[in-house]
Amino acid sequence: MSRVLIVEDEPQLRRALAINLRARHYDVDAVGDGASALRAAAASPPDLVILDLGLPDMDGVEVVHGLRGWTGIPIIILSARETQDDKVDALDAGADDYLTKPFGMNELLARMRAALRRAQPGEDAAVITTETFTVDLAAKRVTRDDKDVRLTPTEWHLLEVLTRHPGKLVTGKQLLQEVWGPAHGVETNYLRVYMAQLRRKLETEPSRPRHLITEPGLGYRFEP
Amino acid sequence: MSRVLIVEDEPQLRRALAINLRARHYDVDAVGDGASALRAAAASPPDLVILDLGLPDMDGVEVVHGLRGWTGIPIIILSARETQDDKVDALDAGADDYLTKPFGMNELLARMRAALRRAQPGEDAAVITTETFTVDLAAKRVTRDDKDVRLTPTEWHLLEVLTRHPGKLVTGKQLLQEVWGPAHGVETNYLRVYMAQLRRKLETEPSRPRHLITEPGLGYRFEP
DNA sequence: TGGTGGCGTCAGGGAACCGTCAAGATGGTC
DNA sequence: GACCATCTTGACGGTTCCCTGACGCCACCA
Repeated sequence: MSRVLIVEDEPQLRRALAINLRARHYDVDAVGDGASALRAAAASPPDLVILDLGLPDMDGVEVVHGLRGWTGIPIIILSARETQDDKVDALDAGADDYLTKPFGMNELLARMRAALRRAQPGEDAAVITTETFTVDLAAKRVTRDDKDVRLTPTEWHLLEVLTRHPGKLVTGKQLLQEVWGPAHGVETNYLRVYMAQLRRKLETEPSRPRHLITEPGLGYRFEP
Repeated sequence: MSRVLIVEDEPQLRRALAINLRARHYDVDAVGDGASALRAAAASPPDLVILDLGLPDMDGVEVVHGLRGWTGIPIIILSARETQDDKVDALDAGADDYLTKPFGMNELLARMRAALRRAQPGEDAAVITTETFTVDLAAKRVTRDDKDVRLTPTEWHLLEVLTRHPGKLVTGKQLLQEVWGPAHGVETNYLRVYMAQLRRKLETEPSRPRHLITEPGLGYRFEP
């Protein structure tokens, strides 16, 4: 998921934000002043910055300038100041959005999604590669030896669920409910049939699979 | 300077906005309902859309969907509704920013600058070429063997959505909703009919398409 | 040695999906 | 009002896909 850098001097709010975002599966870094923020961003650039304007060591607008000198990463401002001039200054400095405190968590999350969505195009992290085939989750396409592999809807759906948890074990029940609906959970027949078809289409040696691995008694696992 | 489309049903506010923006040297179009907005945007795409959510003919979120079907133009929402859910819905539909009325003119201008600044580098080539035909998304023109191909509005819209996602799979539901409106989603008849017409006009071998490919059970894909 | 349970494989019937055609319905133009 | 292009709707075969049951294999255990 996306990496977020939180810059907020008040420890309580910083903590609350970090917990909330981690619960949404964001990868979170949090710092308490402007200098640390610039250092952290330079050391390993995040995908998005959430920045409080009221920092102890320097003005938030300066932080924006510091970041904009070398990167276009989305910046969302949090601030208690709600005059138009404050907003105009921060936005014209290069910030992408501006929320005044107190703000709603859902609104912040939605604005984060909007900012990340804009920054996205071109950056396809949704391609998973193995030695014999590649899966493009965004384009819903599977290639093997540079040739498209034709998958039926059910085959694709099954492969999608497995590749979304690379390396992890997925139980049979989980797979059945995800692909065939919440009502299903015991018809392990389906799984056996479609697993076999997937292996026949994707594995070099279907009888000895290297990427679509069965864990006897537990479920299946996709090994990149 | 930049072209702005204002979508606002209240004549007084619409007029005030237009005057203010023209004074800032923006090139302004203004309409009063959702249908006109979609038509105007399609006829000559602006660089930015300012959209009131409370329109007489359709919900503002539907307008966002309609635009997002074929363009990434920045959209700034104006609305009297200030609950979090309204903001979340609009932003997740694809809007870029959300201001609640009453708003300050300077803030709107700053947010417009921020949106336009972001949109600048993403100006990608709007001409897509295959071995047998060429699609010019900006000029709304399709040529084959250096001769124009005549498409009906619906045919064009369908082709447009497909070519905006080259190589990607687009589900039938997605296509129906983006071409026929959010209310549709099951009438796969339409798709079959118009796909056949497009293939007849564009493919060298309509019965064996090479660029407008159907993925059984999933949807369609445009292959450059 | 025989039994048991989990897994892989195969093939066929029925259902869903797709391409195609042609005939109404709609809306704009002269 | 007539005409034309376009959009909708229905129906039909052909193809693809999904489900299902049966069988064989293997590991494990009594």
